[in-house]
Amino acid sequence: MPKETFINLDPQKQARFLEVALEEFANSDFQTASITRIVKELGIAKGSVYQYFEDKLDLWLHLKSHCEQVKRSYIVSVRREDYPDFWTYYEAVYANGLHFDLENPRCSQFLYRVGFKESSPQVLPYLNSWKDQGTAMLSRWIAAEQANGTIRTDLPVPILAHFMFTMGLSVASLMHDIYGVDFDRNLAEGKPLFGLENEALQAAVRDLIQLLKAALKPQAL
Amino acid sequence: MPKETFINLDPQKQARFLEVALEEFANSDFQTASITRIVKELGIAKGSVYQYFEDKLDLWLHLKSHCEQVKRSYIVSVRREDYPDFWTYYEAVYANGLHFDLENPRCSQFLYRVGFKESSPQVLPYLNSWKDQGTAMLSRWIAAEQANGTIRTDLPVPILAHFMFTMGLSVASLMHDIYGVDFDRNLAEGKPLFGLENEALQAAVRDLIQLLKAALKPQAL
DNA sequence: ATATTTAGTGACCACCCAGTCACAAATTCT
DNA sequence: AGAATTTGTGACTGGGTGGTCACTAAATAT
Repeated sequence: MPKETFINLDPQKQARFLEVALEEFANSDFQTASITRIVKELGIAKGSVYQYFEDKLDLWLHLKSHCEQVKRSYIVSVRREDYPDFWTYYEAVYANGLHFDLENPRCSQFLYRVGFKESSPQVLPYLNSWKDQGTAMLSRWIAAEQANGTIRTDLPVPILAHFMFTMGLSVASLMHDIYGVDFDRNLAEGKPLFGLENEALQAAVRDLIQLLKAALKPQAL
Repeated sequence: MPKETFINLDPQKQARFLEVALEEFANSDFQTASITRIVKELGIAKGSVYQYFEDKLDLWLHLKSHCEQVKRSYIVSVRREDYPDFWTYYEAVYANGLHFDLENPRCSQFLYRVGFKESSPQVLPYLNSWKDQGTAMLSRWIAAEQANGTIRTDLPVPILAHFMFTMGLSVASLMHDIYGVDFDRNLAEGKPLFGLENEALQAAVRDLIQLLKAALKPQAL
């Protein structure tokens, strides 16, 4: 948790601090990210960081919960009851997830790193909450849809949830591998994370959902 | 490439060196992995490393191509013409891939890291070959099977290949997330990467292939 | 205007790293 | 046997890191 000093800080300074820190932790894992680089970029003294946060881990944890909260706000704004069936709902959730990525690229990149690339021992205890939450949510959805007869019941729910989660997250690497989207370059040039290839992105998402639907629908004997 | 000195080295020493180096690079990304730790573990002088290899990157590249070669030998030993249809062939390839994991846990862990966790700038140019090779191979398979009418043709081949690749690799995280398999502990205790839960593993693979089949088979209108 | 609290500083510490090189030991050649 | 070559050594360099603390500057309260 941030110290009093950081909370009392001028909101503009606070925002600037988070912005720079997030960029550093989005581009490098916990070990490699450097407090020294952050203070150089901000033009402040190193000691200031330690008046705002206990230590490097404390800062990391704050960035993490900050980004998670932002992302959650995008997801929960889509309400199941506003959609006629599961897949249109899922598409809407997905679209909102993409809005999150487009509007908060460093946040998105940081969470991606935390969820999939991080392996620094200092943060190991804090890595799983994100995946766990996601698959837990998906499991609830799936169980509900199984009751409606729209999703197959011949395979374990956790496997189905894991499957959906993996596919959902794979869009990022899909964009990179197939369409050559260069996240780093887009970020460096201030463009949204996925660049300007929105049609390609939309098409990829449609194809992906086609595959998900086919895989998950109740199977004929 | 290793220097002459390493190639001329006593094979036992050579093997021991690779073993220890591989463990270090399997447990930490390129930046974090430490030559100092390797030489301490081996009980040799630091200078020796630089008589065997040009620098840290040279060592990393050697480990990478070494592990890739070992893995490839497992994969290509399965021949398509020995199997009646694609999915039994795929199951066999998959099973052989698992044998590779079981028999070469550090190799497997290292390649997993290279393919998915690595983000050190020094090695960035060398990261994609692995994924690219995998999806290229899958693309060839898929195109061949589409000609046989066993795989849907209404979606782009690269998307299907990427889908299969992602799912194939996700088994590792699936084992971890759902069955609580602890790779690190298994390695520390000298057990195979997936522990002793072979039945669970087999079941997960079967379920996964079920999902793949359902997703990829030609769809009724 | 003075005292007290809060915010900001940056040289410094202890520790880590990759890579070097003059030297020593071992091995091979003559 | 000695000379020549190959292999092995480890203190050292230059650079990086997270974190500290005696100190200054600013803001607030009296």
